[in-house]
Amino acid sequence: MDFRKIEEKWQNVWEKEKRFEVKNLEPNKQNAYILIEFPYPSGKGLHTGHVRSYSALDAVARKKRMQGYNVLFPMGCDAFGLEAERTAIKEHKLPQEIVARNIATFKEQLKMVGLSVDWSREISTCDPDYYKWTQWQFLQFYKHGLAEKQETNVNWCPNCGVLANEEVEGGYCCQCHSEVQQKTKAQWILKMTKYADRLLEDLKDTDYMEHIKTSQINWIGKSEGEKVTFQIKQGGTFDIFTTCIETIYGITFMVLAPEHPLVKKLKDKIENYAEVEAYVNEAKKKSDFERSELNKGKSGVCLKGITAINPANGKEVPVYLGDFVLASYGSGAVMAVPSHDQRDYEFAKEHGIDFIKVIEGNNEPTGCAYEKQDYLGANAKLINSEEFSGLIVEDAKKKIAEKLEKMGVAEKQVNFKMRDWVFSRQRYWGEPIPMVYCEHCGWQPVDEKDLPITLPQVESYEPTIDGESPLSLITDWVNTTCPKCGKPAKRETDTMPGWAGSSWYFMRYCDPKNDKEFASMDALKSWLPVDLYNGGNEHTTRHLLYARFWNKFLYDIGLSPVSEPFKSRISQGLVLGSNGVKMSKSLGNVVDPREVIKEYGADSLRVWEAFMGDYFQSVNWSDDGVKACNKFITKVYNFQDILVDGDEYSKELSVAMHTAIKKVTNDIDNIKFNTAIAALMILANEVQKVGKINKAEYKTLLLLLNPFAPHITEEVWTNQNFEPHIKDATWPVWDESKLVKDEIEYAIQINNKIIAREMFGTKLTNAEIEKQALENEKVKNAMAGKTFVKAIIIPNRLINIIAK
RNA sequence: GCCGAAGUGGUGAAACUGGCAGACGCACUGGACUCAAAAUCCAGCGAUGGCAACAUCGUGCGGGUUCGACUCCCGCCUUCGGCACCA
Repeated sequence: MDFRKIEEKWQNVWEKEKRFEVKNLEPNKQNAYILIEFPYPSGKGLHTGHVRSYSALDAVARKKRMQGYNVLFPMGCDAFGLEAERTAIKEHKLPQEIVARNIATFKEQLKMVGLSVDWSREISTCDPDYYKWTQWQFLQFYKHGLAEKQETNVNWCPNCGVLANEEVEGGYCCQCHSEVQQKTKAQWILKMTKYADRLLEDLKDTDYMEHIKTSQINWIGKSEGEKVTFQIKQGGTFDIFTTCIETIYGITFMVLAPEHPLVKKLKDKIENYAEVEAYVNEAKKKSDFERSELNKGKSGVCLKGITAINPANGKEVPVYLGDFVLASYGSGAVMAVPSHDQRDYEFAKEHGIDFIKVIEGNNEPTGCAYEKQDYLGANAKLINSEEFSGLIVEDAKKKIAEKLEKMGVAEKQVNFKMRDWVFSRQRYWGEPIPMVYCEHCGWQPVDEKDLPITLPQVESYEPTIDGESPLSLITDWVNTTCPKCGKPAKRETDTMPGWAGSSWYFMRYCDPKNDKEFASMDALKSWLPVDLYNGGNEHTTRHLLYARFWNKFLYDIGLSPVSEPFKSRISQGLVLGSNGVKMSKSLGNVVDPREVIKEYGADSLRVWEAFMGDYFQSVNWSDDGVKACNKFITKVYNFQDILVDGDEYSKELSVAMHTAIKKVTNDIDNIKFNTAIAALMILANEVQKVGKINKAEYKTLLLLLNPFAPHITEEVWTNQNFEPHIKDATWPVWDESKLVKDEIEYAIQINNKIIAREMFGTKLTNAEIEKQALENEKVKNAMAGKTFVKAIIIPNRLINIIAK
């Protein structure tokens, strides 16, 4: 049988009759939105790993359609980004060309797989009709005070200029492997931290896989504690943030970030200012990598002549600068309690500072700090803490906070690890940020009617040496007029990060051709929230945060109908190369689905990828299984030779049919494709044993297999002129009553050892089962000389007789 | 270091809510069909001992709970992902 020919035939039919195009509303149908993270069209094309998730979600979409849902299953390309730009530079072509070429390859590959995608809704983030709305949405962020130009640190490579975080690998540039440094630069940021609480809170309304939820929670990193104000004896104050206020009597020093503004303010009072200044400069030069990775040794310098006063007991303690303290978190200063914090412990050791122990418990470790994760909940008590000594830690925490709050030197504070979203990239291949700088009016948003601000097509777009965007060199493009006063002004030359376009693409699918708005409220209402969202694990955390944030903002300004865009989120396991490592061109272990499809057909590939293992677990690619699945499909195809008449399930196959329907239906719903295929194989084996299959049975088998092997099932269906047309056929349903058996085999155990197996009526009571079991010959023999104690009966499974 | 996912035959893996471990495949072995091969079909297939019926062991390691543990609890080991001084 020529699989390819059959598959091409049906793919063409589907395309011609626009089989999978959907309207936003369909009378008497419920909508379902099945979404797969759109691919980044890299030059490598798709590998068999992509096919795993695409065909899996396609199976879900196809089944839902047969169950009577109006299903949106769209596809597009996340086309802006560094890789296309880099490839373009290497090949001396325009990114536009590279992307067009890559998208063409992707589509060819995708179409060969036979996905039931509504291609009329295809989008690409680098299409001006699309990014016009990305820019428009940026303007809304700006107009609502959520976009702002701020001085922030950027990653800086001496060769390549400004780098995105994604380009920094372990402190080195991913391209030229130079050491990455930090540089302060004005950047656009989106104030995502304003949404931190809601991004955390609203997770409760979602049904993400547990580990995905956890990583959202960890990334947001909420911590609750106290902000405490410390007086400096020599004048001035500063705040610190702590989650361990109970250790305040254990403070023996304070540490400020090197960037802390107090350093300059106290200049005259610091006796060793030269040394301090040198340290600050040194810290500035260091990359984040050095500051974190290489410098666990806790470098620091004492501010001589400066002391801080512990508000709890009035004690004076020295103040240090230390670059382990991050200026960007909390208030850039910490209280140091070396007895109860490991970092403080190491710093104190390094610099010869005192320790004061303030907590005593019975699980104290030796040779390191006794930290909160150990003493909390361990019934530990305070010592050396004046009136709080003797209190249980948990009580002391409350009481000390109360005291300091009453004194007016402390207040409750919540901090987040999550930062605002640095939204500028000094790159060519991204959405231009639609802002104009005017000497008279400052930053001005581009007039909405002038959108999109398109990327100029230019010869040279390589990153500049000074770290400015390549767009800055294109003076024609840069020079414009101020939208406010009309005088000459300059365009913002930074572009948006790759994450921008992907933060709202699922909305555009709902209304992809709309040129009045990014999507109409009606269209959005009919599809959102996404019912099932699948994507790779690698960037789930950040993508979800960005997309959720973006949507929440649109929701707040009345442009999105839902506060959470995705009802559920799952992630497929990777398909690794046959050697157990990630597929990559350089390792030569990439398997192109086209090769497999040419040899065995798309249906075999799809069935195999469903069957190869648990969808959420990674697997090594092997094509042994493709052959097996091809065999299975051929077997089903050949059932045409043993087809007989019959509009009802035959007696011989009735139980097998209903069992399979139930199993396949539930397994697809529960994303257990491997066992769904196994159930179909079992059914096929049953048919083979019986030696014939009737129409009703064959139709059901074909429909159950259709989500996984859509081509061959439609081929057989059409060959046999089955009614109605397969596109109007409905998903089979099982009859639970047909699964009820009169008798079931039980295993009979005595003291957990299986002694016998016997059929038992399913209507028997436990007492009757026990009686019958004890009458079994083998049981009787085994019970000789033993005394019956009791019997444990697990319905339909086993009887365990306990005997002495 | 922290967080997350995982560890079951020669191999990919199943196992509902704690209830007969290894479903369904692959590979392998034997057989049927064939001049032969391929394809297909039938049978076997965790380990050890035994001619056998059968017995003992067996889900990374060590403990525990339970009549009963791949599954729950405690303590480890290994692999893979993510994050990295977050006060």
